Amino acid sequence: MTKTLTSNTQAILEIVRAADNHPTAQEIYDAVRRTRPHIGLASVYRILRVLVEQGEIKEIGVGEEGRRYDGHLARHDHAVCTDCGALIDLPTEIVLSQEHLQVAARTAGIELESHEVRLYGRCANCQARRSQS
Amino acid sequence: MTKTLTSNTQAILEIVRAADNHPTAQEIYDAVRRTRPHIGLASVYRILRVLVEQGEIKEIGVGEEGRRYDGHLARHDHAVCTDCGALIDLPTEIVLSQEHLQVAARTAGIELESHEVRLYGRCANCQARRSQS
DNA sequence: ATGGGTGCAAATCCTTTGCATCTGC
DNA sequence: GCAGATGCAAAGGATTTGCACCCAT
Repeated sequence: MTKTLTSNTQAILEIVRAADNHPTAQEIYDAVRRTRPHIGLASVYRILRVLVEQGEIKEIGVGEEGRRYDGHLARHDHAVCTDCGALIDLPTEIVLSQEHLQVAARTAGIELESHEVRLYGRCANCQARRSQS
Repeated sequence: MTKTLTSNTQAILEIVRAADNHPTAQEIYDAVRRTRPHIGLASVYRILRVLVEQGEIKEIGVGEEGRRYDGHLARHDHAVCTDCGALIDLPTEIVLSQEHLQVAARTAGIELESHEVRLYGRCANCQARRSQS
């Protein structure tokens, strides 16, 4: 059931957990290649998929760009830059009433497992970049 | 500035607005082809992109699958099926305190433009499907 | 020796782009 | 007649899959 913790898997898990920037598969590949130069990109994808299935890490889709991975398992919210697509963790939790959530889940017909709040707007970098030009 | 409302564009806009299931580009292509048989898939992608830039429709990325399009411009939240990826509109708004949102946006360093609540869980269909097997 | 894990290359899928043609004004 | 829109085919990028090989048990 649980995937054997091979050294490839372990290296990737550590990278994702240590990362604070929601890396893409390609970024994780580049990072892991520094310690394990002959790993293949396909293995990275395979391992990431297994880790997500096992719940060791989470996968986040933001549309524009490819999938990103998150080693923070604790519930938290995100801000998404509408300009560059950056994904930023929100440190302060936005608390929602469990009641409202349950009512909404019921009307949608889903069995509520989790929820997330997403803020959209231009990030600090993009604000600076836009005001220059 | 505003794109000329060609008949292709108009047909696509109508389809997206009328759809209640957040269609993908491919689904929109299939639908528009019924009335305009020789439209190309590339044109559908081009037109969708322009409509999104103009704010006529919204693009939603859920990770697993490709991008989806939404003709409902009014702010609303979504439920995402963790099994099949279905995207369901929530009819009842989940109200968040503007104060909390602004504080969170400030700590993330973004200029808040909009926000969305996402509920995750197994949808009704998938619940049924899983309990059978 | 056996089964799972791995690298590599090829295959897919989704989306974009180049380009010649067509359309509406 | 022109500028922008369109169709087609080819290109691109991300992810998956097939397969032979290798490693730990």
